[in-house]
Amino acid sequence: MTKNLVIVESPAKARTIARYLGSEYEIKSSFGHIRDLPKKGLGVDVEKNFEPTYEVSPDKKKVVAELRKAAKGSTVWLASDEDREGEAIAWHTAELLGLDPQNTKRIVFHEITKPAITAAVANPRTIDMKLVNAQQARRVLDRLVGYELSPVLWKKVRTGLSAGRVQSVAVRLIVEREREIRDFKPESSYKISATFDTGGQELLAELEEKLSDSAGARSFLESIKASSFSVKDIEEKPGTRNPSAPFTTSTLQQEAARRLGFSVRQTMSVAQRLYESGNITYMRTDSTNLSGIAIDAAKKYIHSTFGEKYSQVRQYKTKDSSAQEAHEAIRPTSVGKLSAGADDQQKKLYELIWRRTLASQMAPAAINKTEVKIAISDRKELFIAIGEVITFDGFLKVYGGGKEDKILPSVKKGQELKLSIASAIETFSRPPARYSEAGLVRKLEALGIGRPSTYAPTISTIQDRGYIEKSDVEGEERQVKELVLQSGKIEEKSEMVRVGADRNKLLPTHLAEVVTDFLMKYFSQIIDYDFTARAEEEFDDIAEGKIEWQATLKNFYDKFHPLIKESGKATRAEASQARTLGKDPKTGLPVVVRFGRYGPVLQLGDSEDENQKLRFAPLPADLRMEEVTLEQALPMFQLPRVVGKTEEGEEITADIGRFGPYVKVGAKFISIKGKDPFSITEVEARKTIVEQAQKTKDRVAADFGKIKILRGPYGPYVTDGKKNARVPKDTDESKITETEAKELLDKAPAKAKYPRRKRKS
DNA sequence: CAGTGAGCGAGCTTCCGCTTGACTT
Repeated sequence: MTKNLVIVESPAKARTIARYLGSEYEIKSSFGHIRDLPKKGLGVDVEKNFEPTYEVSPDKKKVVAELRKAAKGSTVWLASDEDREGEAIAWHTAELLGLDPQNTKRIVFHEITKPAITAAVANPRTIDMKLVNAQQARRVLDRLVGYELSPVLWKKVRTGLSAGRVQSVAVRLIVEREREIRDFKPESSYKISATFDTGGQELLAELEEKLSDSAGARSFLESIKASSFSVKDIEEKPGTRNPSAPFTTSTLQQEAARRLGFSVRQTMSVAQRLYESGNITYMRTDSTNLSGIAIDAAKKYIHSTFGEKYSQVRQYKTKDSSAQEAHEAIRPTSVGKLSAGADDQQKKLYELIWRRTLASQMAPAAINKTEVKIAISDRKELFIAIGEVITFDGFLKVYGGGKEDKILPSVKKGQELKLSIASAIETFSRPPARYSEAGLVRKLEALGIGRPSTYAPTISTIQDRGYIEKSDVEGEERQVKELVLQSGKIEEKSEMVRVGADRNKLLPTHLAEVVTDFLMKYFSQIIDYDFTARAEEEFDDIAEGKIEWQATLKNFYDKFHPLIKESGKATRAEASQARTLGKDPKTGLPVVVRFGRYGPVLQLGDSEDENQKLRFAPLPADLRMEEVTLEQALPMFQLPRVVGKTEEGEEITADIGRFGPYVKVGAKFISIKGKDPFSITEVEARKTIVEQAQKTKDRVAADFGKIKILRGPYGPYVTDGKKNARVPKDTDESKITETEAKELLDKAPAKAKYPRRKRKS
């Protein structure tokens, strides 16, 4: 009997398929791509028709060796995914195994079900070189862009930086959004609400239109003091709501962030474990399609659990035309399994996937919207009260949005209403929202930029490179006016409200702004939002055999490469956005602000003059490079400032460093956050120094020489200067002996099980 | 995670997309 070797991309997939194919089939996995351009060097001969040099990826040497061994004397079936990348994987595999691409069996299936696999094996084709070439074009284009663009940044901005078709657009989106928010001028208007008494029950209504200023709001309230109110009209509007499509990678990331508070990376790693344990289908997909088997199973489950009227079979079409549909939507492998997962996070994510999948096959919810229009006796404006009641829950039974019914008290047309209270509250128009991780993924997907397998890594990359930071924004206090009409009197109140506060959002660094501005100036075509979409069209044409892949690359490169040359003419001063603020009146030297190696920096002196010793000072954290003035910059060069002496006669100086203002005595730095290094007095400084000394002393619970027991912000711990070990909760840290301390240190797990991702400062 | 404080002249960096595995600072 002939031996058969089937090669798929994922080992979990291999295991599943093994169940459906007989024992005469051996299934192995390639673990994704096995061959690529070299990491070092361009790996593309631009002079010789863009000939790529491929080599086995270092971490795939073992895999390739195993595949070679298994392929000996076997019929090989290449079963990588049915998309551009999968076709390329099949081709690279054939090449490495010495198989003839024209003659090797290539099979595909986009759902892992027995009928799909049996059908695939019965209908093998050969490798589609046109599709492979579309992948090569994609790969080489990305390499050319990334590896020619990045070095320009090393020269002009900072070494080690990176740029690319995907990441640079992601950064640009965040930079531009932040600038929109910064430039946003909020407009104030007044929302008028009124509460009516319907005889026991309250009816809450709002004036149809907002009023533009407080004078208008006041005169409106004045004018209705003596008015009478009546129900003019009651309108019932029945409506329906449909469930969302089953999850793709991007929608799963969004919902897991919204409902479970997961980060994009966390969602992917939890989903990966659910996939490996066989509980869900593949988690990196852009398809909303469900297999026929899954739809049937959901239908049966819904019929028997909720009844037939809750069922509605739906086939979802993925709307994005760039979707490659190699997989199904993300769904439970078995709808009958209500709960799965090895830990709490897995259980929660599984449940979310289960609910979404089931809901997608359920009936729409029916909603009854009621609108009550209330007339004012002597004015033509109307108050409107809106109620919303779910009359049939449908899919909401399993995938609700947490919206509660708003039930209006029953009123009749023409009924008189008594006004209990009316108010005018100042509201402000809001700037566009900052991107969250999942929000950025959604935007990238909408632009067709990036793929399901790269969304999470892209977000990490732009943070690792120091372009983007995930953080909170404090917002600002704003005075908000409110006018209240009650018992015939108008009272004015005002309240401080915090606006613009934001949690866990993506913010651009100064570096991101400098790099984006530079790229926009010299490479606007590349970081254009449509660049990828246009490139995709060309890749499609290659896949359809309309154009030749290397000609496409030549066409691109002939336009792109001159831009690299052109950008070489940019001076460092231009790239770093150097700006002369004026002259220092004392020395006559120019004062310059620019983006330096470590961030924004103020400089005293001329960079061109080699004999001059330049002086540097940090740009105060609350100022922006483009708005700092000479007056704000000059004092910074007065630092470090001699404050005085300690009682022991040591000199105290004050300065501003990376982490804010500090005073320094000898080699000791003491933070003075909240105080001003320009004006802090000797007395204050001495006090802070003494307090700090006491604090450090208090931190020490025991001192055995090299080993110490300290009280940190997270509780007491033992340290030998290198390794730390937590003191058990029920132990009194001041009673630990040296031997016990040593034991704790020995027992403690080695530092950081997983290496921290490196961060450029 | 456990308290940080550099300063513009050196040894190399980088892309996107496919997949999972994991000892060292």
